[in-house]
Amino acid sequence: MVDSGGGSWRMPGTGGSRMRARNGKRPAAAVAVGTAKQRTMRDEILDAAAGLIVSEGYDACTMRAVAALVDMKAGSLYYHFRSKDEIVEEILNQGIETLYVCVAEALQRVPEDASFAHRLSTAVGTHVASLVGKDQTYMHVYEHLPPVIRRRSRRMRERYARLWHDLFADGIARGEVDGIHDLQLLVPYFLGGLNRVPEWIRASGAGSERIAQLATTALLDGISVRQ
Amino acid sequence: MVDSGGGSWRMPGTGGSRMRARNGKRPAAAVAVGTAKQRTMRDEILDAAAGLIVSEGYDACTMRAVAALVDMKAGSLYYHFRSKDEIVEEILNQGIETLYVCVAEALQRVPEDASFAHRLSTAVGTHVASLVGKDQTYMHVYEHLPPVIRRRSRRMRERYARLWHDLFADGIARGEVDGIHDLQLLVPYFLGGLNRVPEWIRASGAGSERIAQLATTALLDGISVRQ
DNA sequence: TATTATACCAAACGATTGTTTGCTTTCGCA
DNA sequence: TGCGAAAGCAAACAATCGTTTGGTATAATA
Repeated sequence: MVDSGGGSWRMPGTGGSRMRARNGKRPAAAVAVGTAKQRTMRDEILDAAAGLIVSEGYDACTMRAVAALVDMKAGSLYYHFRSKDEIVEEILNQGIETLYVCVAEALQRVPEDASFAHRLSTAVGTHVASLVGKDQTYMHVYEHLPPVIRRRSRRMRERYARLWHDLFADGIARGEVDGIHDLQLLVPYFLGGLNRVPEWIRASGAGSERIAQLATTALLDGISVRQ
Repeated sequence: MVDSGGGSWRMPGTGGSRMRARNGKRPAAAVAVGTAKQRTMRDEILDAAAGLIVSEGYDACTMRAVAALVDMKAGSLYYHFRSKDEIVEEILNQGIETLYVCVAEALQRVPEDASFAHRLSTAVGTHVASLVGKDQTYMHVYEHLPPVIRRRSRRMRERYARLWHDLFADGIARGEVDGIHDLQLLVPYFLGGLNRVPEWIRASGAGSERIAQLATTALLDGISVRQ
């Protein structure tokens, strides 16, 4: 597999060269394809591991605990994955990719002549919705990982941040966003805050749409009373 | 200090009943006082552990690693602390208390008739400065801890959040903040974003004051162009 | 039906974890 | 000078970690 820096994570529906267990050797679980059942089991394991990381933390996400959630023994996980690291890496890559695609496609569906406020609202709504619906998402998982592992998804995180950077830059170009703001600072400011959505929900009990609306209007108009 | 349910963590400068090692038994490290040298060593250990958690994560913060940083052996740490949990708990409580006191006192120094913008700016500046200066602060440490341990500082976190809640509520009462915003949602929104400051710094390289200023004006006025 | 790949288990591996124990060194104080 | 407390070390403890190994049913294939 040719892999120039992008990581070798699984891409749903991607058909590549078939993997075979030759000479009685163990299958190379890192390769992206396999039996239909094998693929299903892989996803179940990934879900179990992700859920465990989010609810109990990375420490508690042991191979034995993951295996128990999918009714297996720890050693059997190695039929589907090469290592624990591979599981976490796949969770990370799959999650950030999904998030990126969702927001990017949502933005592309917005008409060319739409206002910045409209575009921002769309992006925020998509981002927040993806964080609220499922229990185990990229952002949920990410914050529980030790720094060494976090760094591995740096590239894809930056790619996602660039999506937002371009959105704001476009807003400035259109004259709808105040150009005095340093985007290098504004983007992580806003995005960083947005990723704490799960916490806001626990604290306020608010729904997805209401949260998205607050974040959008607060950023656009501020909270000061206009005179 | 009256603290119902807050635990029995160490308070710098607090003189209590003297601890003695009676009958040749090990000293009860959890009690708040001791020799001057003992207190110094405790702080050194706490610093080492906190630094390790921030830079390498909770997993990497082993007793042996902490001990090595203060030129000791793992077992010797148990002369100063009852357990690893006690170390982490003390880091957490000491950190959040310091943060609370700093912001609270800064707000008290603001004149009674000052505007909300002034008060907000003060609070944000203090909060951000405390996050930027030191490497190991409460917020830095907190985000690397497993959920089980995080929950232990919930009470004090809520106490700190209430400080900000009151600040915004006061702004609304003065008619300077738009009352349509649900504070149950606005406070975690803003505070959650503010705590990612370390990330903003890594991403933008900006300084403490500039970050505080962006956060303040962005929240107050928004980023839209006024017509 | 014979064979082969699939998908798992039981059991162990060495390494590392937090913690305990008994012993030693250091040092202030009488 | 001698004594007791303070402070720390060496070595082990059971538990748990990720991982490996050899083996075994099940299902597909020829």
